[in-house]
Amino acid sequence: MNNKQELSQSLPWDNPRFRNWVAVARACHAVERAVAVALAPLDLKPAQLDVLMNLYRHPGMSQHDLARKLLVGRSNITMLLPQMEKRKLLKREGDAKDKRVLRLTLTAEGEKLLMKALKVHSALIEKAMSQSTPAECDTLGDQMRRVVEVLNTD
Amino acid sequence: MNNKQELSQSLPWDNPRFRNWVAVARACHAVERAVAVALAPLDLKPAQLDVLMNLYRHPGMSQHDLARKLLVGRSNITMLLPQMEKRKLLKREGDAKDKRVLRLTLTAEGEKLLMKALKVHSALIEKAMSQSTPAECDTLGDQMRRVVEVLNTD
DNA sequence: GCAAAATAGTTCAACTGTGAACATAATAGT
DNA sequence: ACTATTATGTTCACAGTTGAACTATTTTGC
Repeated sequence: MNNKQELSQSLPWDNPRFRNWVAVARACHAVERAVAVALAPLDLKPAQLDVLMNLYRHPGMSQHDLARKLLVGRSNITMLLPQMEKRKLLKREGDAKDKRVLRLTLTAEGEKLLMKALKVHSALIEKAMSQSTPAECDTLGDQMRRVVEVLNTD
Repeated sequence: MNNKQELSQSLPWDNPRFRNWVAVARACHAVERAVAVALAPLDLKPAQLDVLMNLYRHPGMSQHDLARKLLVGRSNITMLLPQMEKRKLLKREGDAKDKRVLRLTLTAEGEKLLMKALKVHSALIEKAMSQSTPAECDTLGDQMRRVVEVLNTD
């Protein structure tokens, strides 16, 4: 009996789940790259767009909330926001009731830039997903949401 | 007619493709984090595992080939390999015919560590994808490969 | 043959993101 | 009321990635 062959049968490359996940990771990487390139003319980083998007949908968020939403450390937010505040894209105002927290809101200018950025970003996603039927696309989303769920149940 | 509503109809959050792609990105992020944590006991970073995997499948690769496979810059490889070479996980040997290139091969020790790491990594992917049927999983992989294709056609 | 262009790898400075340690403020337990 | 705990945001040192400039080698075009 062939040891080498037995070994390679158990290797993950032959496992459909593994191979297909690799495809997911590659696609993600490719899209992230493309987004960064597409946003460059607006002088906006993907991380900054994430901030704008979240503040648009949840005005008055605290930095801590924002960090959790974006799945990054709090210190990351601390480093990120001052530049954007200087650029007048958002405001940071101390909460009256809890003097620890800073409430974040977009300025009109921030909102305007967000709209421009969303056009670019959406067009890219639209293009990337154009090959999938709506049904496939929904199944995809459901699968991915389940992945996050199952990883959080430890 | 309501301007605000017209606006929000065109906002990407209501677009299925957009929402579902966000789920993909989140899942990717979550899996990458989980992989990093799972590999930590082996004192191996995800990027290092990628190197080991590629060298196992393509022994004798050059650093340039490896960089393209991993979708990273060449300088990244230059920074990454010396540590792994010191750790005796791989060898770098000058090509006889082309004195510019360094041929990369795993050592027995590197292969051993790879097998241990693959067990951990595969188990995680298996868990993450356990909620999908084989058919869904294959459709997923096909979609993602098409995403990469369509992004490369510019 | 030989100059010019291309290629492999390295170095370096810049930029991100991270987690630990810290300061300040709020809340809980007694 | 008052200490102990928790929570928010900041600072800082560190590690990972990148792209441009550089060296050394090979290939191309004439």
